[in-house]
Amino acid sequence: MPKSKFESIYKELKKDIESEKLPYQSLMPSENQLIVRFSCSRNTVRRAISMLAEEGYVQPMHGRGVRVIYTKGTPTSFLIGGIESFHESAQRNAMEHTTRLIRFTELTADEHVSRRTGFPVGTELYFIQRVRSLDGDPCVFDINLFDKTLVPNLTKEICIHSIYDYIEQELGMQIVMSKRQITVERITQIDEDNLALNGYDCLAVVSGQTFNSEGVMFEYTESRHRPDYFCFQTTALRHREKPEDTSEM
Amino acid sequence: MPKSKFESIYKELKKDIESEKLPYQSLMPSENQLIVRFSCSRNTVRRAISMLAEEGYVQPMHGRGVRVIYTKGTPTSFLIGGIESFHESAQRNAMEHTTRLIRFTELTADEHVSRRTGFPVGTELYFIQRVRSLDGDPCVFDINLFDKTLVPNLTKEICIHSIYDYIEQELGMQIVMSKRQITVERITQIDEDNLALNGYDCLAVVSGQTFNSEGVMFEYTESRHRPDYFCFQTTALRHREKPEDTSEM
DNA sequence: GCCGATTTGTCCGTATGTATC
DNA sequence: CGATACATACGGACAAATCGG
Repeated sequence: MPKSKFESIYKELKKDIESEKLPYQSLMPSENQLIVRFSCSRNTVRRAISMLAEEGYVQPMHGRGVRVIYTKGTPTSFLIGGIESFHESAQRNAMEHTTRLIRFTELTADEHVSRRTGFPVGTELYFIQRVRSLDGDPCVFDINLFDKTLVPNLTKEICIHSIYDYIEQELGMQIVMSKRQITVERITQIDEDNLALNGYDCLAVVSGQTFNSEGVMFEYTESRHRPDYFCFQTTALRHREKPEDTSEM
Repeated sequence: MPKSKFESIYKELKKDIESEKLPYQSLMPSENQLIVRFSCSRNTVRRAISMLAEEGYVQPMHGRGVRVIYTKGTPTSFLIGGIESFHESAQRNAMEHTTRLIRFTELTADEHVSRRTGFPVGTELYFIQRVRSLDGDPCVFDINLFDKTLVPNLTKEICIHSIYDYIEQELGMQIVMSKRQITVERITQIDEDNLALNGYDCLAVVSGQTFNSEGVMFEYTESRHRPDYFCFQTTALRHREKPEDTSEM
């Protein structure tokens, strides 16, 4: 169960929207109505609504109401997003998944590794390469670098199962925030050796850093996806920035 | 100037972080200190902080403080993100940009177009194809579909300049929310004819819908980027969902 | 281990402003 | 103009986590 009130309100409204009890383009009940329905304060319903707005479920209109803009997606390809383990993504997409460990070594960050990953020079790391298969098809090449002092005692068995499970359940560390960037890169020899590329000469690459609840970076990761299994979804609000003074007319 | 208090606080703190007056891994001043500094209520500073947290600038730690986790990026390639026009992206990356209009026609949404774009069947649309060049190098192929009744009187001149400027400044319509998805697709003949592909056989494709301040979709867009000019950045918070009851141990 | 001080997290009630109808 | 609805802001209360003595 959700611990907090705003979260349970958020989830209930979200369910109403996804089930189309509140259909696309309709207006949500007003804040005052929601206050009565959930018997809570205005701040609390507003918090729930703003979470829905950030996710692209609704759009508040000043003085008019809150419009539902959620539409059911069409997940034809493998949907990744957020901070998810491969396990979680695979389960969400209801696909069978296996993992093959290619490399499991240790490494000390030098200047080059540091610039690329963000780990300070000298950090002791685990260096892991894995191939992920979906329904028997090897289509993701995963590279992980973990800070050895923050994620100690990794084993090959853990790497084959789920490292995130180990971190969260065994070590009790909380994974909170990730910064990711998405690029498209030409395949390398090691991609070609390990993945079924189906003639693609590029891969979708999601790379970035992961932080724990203390705001300390403990992982650098790079996932190289075969294009046909890759789809990343996102929503964005436009913050109209006044362009200061660029002397351009 | 920012109209709202929380926004000016947000901007000032953001500036402190970007200028490294508040360096990576340091602790922000406590909420009570910020209340004094900005002479405002606690809710207001908390709102500013939570905005910074969403953007991956800081990470609040219960009972301990708020840690700065911002690091200067290394934008080697063309950075896109959010709801931006090509103009805005190009200016942010300080690159020269030109636009060539390939196609400018009208269209009525049939079943196929509707399923693909989300416009209702029968909607009258403008159909625009443009090639964008950066520093003289044609590297983005843009497809736009606009609802003719919401974005009326488009001309070729506007398409070559900036449609978003026209919408916001001339029509006075506010662009608020966009839903985007990022995929990687094989090149088509029309890509090959119009872009300098440099041997790539795939493109990074950003497609999605754009909504105005009334929560009405007025645009479907598809931007096909040559891989070496494409980089998308994002941050994500992990919401630990209790996995209900998957009978998995 | 306990206790108090500090700090962030949740929630409430209220007042005022602004946009819409 | 008044009623409704969202936006901003304030102040207060209590809870939960952390830290130092």
